[in-house]
Amino acid sequence: MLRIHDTAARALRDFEPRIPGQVSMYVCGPTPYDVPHLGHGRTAVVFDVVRRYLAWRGDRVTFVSNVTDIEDRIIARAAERGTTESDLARHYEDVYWEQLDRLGVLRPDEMPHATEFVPQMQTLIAELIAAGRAYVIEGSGVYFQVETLPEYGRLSHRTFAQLVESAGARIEVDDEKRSPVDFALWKAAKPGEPSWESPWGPGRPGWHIECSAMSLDILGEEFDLHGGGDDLVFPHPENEIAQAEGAGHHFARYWLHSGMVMVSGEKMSKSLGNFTFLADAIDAHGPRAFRWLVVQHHYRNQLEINDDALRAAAAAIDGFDALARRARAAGITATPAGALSAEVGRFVAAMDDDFDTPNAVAVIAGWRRDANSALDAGRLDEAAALLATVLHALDALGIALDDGAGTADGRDEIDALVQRRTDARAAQDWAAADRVRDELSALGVVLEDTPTGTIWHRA
RNA sequence: GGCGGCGUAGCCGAGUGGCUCAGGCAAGGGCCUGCAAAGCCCCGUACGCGGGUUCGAUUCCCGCCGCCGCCUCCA
Repeated sequence: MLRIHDTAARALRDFEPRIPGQVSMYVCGPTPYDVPHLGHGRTAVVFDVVRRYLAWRGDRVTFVSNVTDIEDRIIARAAERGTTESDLARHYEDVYWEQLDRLGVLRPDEMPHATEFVPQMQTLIAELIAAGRAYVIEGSGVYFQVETLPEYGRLSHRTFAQLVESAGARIEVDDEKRSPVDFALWKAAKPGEPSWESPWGPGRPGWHIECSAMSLDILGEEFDLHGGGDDLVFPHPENEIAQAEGAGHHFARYWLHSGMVMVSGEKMSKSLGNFTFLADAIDAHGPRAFRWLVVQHHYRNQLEINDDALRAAAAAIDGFDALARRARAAGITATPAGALSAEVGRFVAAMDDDFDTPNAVAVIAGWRRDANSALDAGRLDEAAALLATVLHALDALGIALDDGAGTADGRDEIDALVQRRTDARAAQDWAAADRVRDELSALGVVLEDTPTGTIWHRA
């Protein structure tokens, strides 16, 4: 039984989807006004692993993740650049997916854009007004009246009273709002801003309404999982709940939130200026190192990411690749289908415990060692089964191994050089053999002598 | 001020009232190897501090110290 830490319950809960065997999942996606940083990458990988694992264990998963393509920052950035909001958003959405593709993050089944769901948002806003939970301020917009919803704050565990008390310190007090805690559902258009017609005048949606409207429209009432970064818990998903439940809808059943990426002990954020571009980290250490680093840590904890950490993760991945290469050299062809079910059970037990990837990874590391031992001892069937188990489990984590078979570039030339060295070694001409190895090294090729011959891979 | 999380060996990081054990990376020793690479084996007696409960606490309780996040920009 899979157990999930639910933010609303602040506890582990048995996961029972709305429809057995089918999981509906919504994750708050990006506001594409700039290139993605490490934090975006981590969150995307975390929920990609959740999605993959659910599918891997046999559930049919419908994964929806939105793109907020109209929002204050997009408007501001577009104005700065002298371009349109839609061109800017589309550009950065492309950049975002370019990087996530490299990380092996699967595309959502549906990727709704806010600008495509304005009618659904307006319907929801109208429902909220009809329910007496929202009010119009002429020339300003439509606001959600938080006080009308006693359950408000059940996700982030704070009360209306607490919020009112701490308001003012950070919230710009707007005298027109009935309470500083009330938030915008619909913002009246300012000159030059993109806008849509509405019963409340031309304007655009508030930040939170899109996710309520789109998730309900696509996944339906009471969908299973809602995910996002934990800095969003308040206010965004809190307000999503308010908007949906305030209008009488049943909203998400389980709430998952992933921890922040840290830099030198501080949260990575644009305002601190301490962010690293995701693309740079992937360029420097490879996409699998990034993913490995993420799954080595529990998704709810903060995670420090720096070059040293990525280097260590890359070294671990290299070790797995080395196993795959050795196995191939020994004539083993392992596929996930050959996995040892009893061993897989240990992996499942870890993953079922709130996606405990650190323990899952430890289990896999044990198989790696055992597979290498089996290879050393010439127990090829055992090695094949263990490697198959490794591959099967890594599948769930979205990691593939490189056994070197696909390295086609310059292959013939390298093979010829390797053969020359093999001949020299056979003649015990070590100096000549080492010269060839130096040549290959200059080409970025690393040799490994195995009982069944010499294999090589790119450095 | 309110709410929450964390402090574990050189670094990262799971976990548990006692049992040999996480795991990764790095360092050291050994085996293998012409050398190298890869691999395997061995090695580390760690749990912020002070009390308490207990036969026994890193694990439970209380207090303290330190770090971090959220409290309407944020993944």
